[in-house]
Amino acid sequence: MRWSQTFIHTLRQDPADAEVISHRLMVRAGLIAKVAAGIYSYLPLATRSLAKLSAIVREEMAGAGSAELAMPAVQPAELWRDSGRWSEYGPELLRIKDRHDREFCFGPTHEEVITDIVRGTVTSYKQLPVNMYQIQTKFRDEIRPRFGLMRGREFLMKDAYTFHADDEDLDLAYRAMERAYRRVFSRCGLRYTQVEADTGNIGGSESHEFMVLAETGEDAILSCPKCHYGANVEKAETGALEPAPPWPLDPTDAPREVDTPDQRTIEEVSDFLGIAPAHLVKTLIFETDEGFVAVLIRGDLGVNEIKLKNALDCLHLQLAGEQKILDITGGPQGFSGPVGLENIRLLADPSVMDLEVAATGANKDHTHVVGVVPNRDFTPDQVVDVRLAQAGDPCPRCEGTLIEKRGIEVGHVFKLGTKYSKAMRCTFLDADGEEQLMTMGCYGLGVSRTMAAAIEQNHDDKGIIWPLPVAPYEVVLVLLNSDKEEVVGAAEELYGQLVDAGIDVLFDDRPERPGVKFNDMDLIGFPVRVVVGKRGLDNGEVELSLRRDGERRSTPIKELVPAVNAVLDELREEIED
RNA sequence: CGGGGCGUAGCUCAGUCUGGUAGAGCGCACGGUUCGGGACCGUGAGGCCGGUGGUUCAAGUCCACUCGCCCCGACCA
Repeated sequence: MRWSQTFIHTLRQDPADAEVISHRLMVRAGLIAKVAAGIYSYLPLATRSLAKLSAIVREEMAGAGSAELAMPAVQPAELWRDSGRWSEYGPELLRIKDRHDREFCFGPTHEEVITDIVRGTVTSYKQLPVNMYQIQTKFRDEIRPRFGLMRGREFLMKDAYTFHADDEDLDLAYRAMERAYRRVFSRCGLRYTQVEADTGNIGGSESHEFMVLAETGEDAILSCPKCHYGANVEKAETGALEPAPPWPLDPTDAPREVDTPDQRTIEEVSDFLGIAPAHLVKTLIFETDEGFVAVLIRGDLGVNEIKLKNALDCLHLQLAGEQKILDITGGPQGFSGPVGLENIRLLADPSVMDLEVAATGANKDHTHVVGVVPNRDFTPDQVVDVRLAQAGDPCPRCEGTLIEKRGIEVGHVFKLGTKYSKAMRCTFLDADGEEQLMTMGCYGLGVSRTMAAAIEQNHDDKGIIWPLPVAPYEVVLVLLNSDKEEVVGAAEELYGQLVDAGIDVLFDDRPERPGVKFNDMDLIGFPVRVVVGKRGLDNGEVELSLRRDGERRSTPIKELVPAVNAVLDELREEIED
C-alpha cells in the first residue's frame, strides 16, 4: 500500500480531550477518530491492526474447537425478557424501538440469541457439545466511557459460547478456551496475567480474567510472587489474618460506654482509647435493593463491595447517607455499632467474630462502647467473608505475601452453568431419555481494547512501538528525497520487490521533508523501517532499522528483501519464546 | 447520577473578570529559498465565539435555560 493512496493523517499536538497514552497516541497517529463519547471510527491503520488481531483470535478459536458464526447486533426484547435480563441489565442496555413500537436492544452480549439458536436445534446429547464464537461490534451504554478504546461504549469483541451435557465436558471446553486466550495474548507479544475473577452480573461458577499489565489499568490485581496465585481484588482471598493484639484495657462483664468527643475515624478513636485499630468493630450501613444492612468488619480492614453484593444476593448497593444512618442507628456517622442495633440486618465478617474483646460506636453522639464481646453483646444474622484483600496480606495458597499490580481486562471466561439454559429452557435428552438442562460457558475477548492495551504497554515518548503481530504494517519503506529522480526510481523498484516478496509493507511516497517522515514513522510505530535516501544510494545501500531500538543497519540495496525477511524472522522468533 | 472543568478557525489555545472592529501558533493554498530528524520568507483562504432566549445603544464577554465534551466516583471486554 502507498501512503498517498490510503488515509493517514497525524497530529502534531495531543488532542485536548484525551488523557491516557493509548488514547492520545491513537488519535495523534491517525488510528481513530471520535464520533461521540465512547464511540469511535477505526481509520485504515486501526482497521488493519484489528484485522490482524482478529485473525490471531480466529486461529486460536479454531484451535479450541470453536466455529465462527455471526449473530445480529439488534436483538428483540422478548428474548431478554425470557432470560430475565430485560429488567436485570439496567440502563447499560441500549433499548430501541422500531417503527411499529416494538422493543429491541443493541446487543451488549449474546447469551440470549445463541441460547435461542441452540434450544431450537439441539435436542440430543449426541449433538453436544456446541462451541461457537463471533467477532462483532457490541454496544454497552457505560455510565462513564473513557480512555478512548479502553472503555468505549461501542467496541469490538470476540464472544464465544459453549453448551454441554455435563460439568466435566464444560470444564474441558473451559480449559481449552483458557489455553487459547493465553496463546492469543502471547502471540500478540503482550505481557499479561491470568487471574481468578468475580462472575459479576453475568453469573456462573468459575471465572478467570486475562489482564494486560499496565500502570493505567483500571483493575487492581493481587498476586503471590511465590506460588503464582493471582486474583482480581474483587475476588481475591487471603491467608489467615494476623490476630488482633491482646486487649489492653480492663476486662468487663458488660459493654461500658465511654465519651469520645469528636473522635470519628478509626485512627482517632483507637488513639484516643489507647487500643489498636484491630480492636475496633467498624460498622458500615449499606443501602441495597433489598433494604438496609449493617456490615461489621475489623477496624483495620476494608469491605469488598463485590463480595458483599454476592453475600446479600443483590444487584446494587451503596453506603447509606448521613441522614439515613442517623435514622437507623440513632447516632451520627462515625459512632455506629452493633450493640443494641435493631431493625436492621446485621452481617459480620469472620474477622469481627474472632475478636475476644472489642470497641465499637455507641449509636450516640460522641460516645463509643468498650469491652464488647461478639456473640455475647451482639449476634449477627449472618457471618460471611466480605473482607477486601490488599497488598501485604498473606497468600491464601502458600506462605507468600500478596503484591498489587494494575491490569487492563482484555479477556474474561466464565462457567455459566445452567443460568441461561434454565431461564430459557434449553434442554436435551440424555442417554436415558431424561430431559436435562445444558450447562454453558461464555468467553469474551475485547479485540479493540486489546489493541489499545498493546499501545498502552508498548510506547515511548515518540509514539507507538507496535508488537509485530498487530502492527498495521510490519514494514514501512520511506522515500527520503522525493525531488531526486534516481531516489524515487530506486524506492519504487524496492517497493515492487517487497510487495512481490509478500512482505507487509507501507510505502511512504509523500513528497515530505525527512524530519516530517521520521517523526511520523516514530509516532505510528511500524516495527521495521527501510529508508531510501540519496546518501545511502550513492553507496548502493539502504538503511534498515527497528522502531524498538532505532539501531541502523546499512544494507546493500540488492539484498534488501532477504535482509527484511531476516529481521522479521528475528522479531517473530522473539514472540514465539 | 453526584462532584469538578471545558465548548472561540481543521488542531492546540489566548481574548470572558472590567461589554465597544475576532486573535496567535500549528495545519491548509499559492510563490520563492530549502531538503537525512516536525525548515525559512512572503502572500492568502478559513469563524453563526456549541445552541436558544434575555439584559443592553452595543454581547465571544453579563443572566437564564439547553446541548455536547473531558476529569474524579458506582459498571465492564
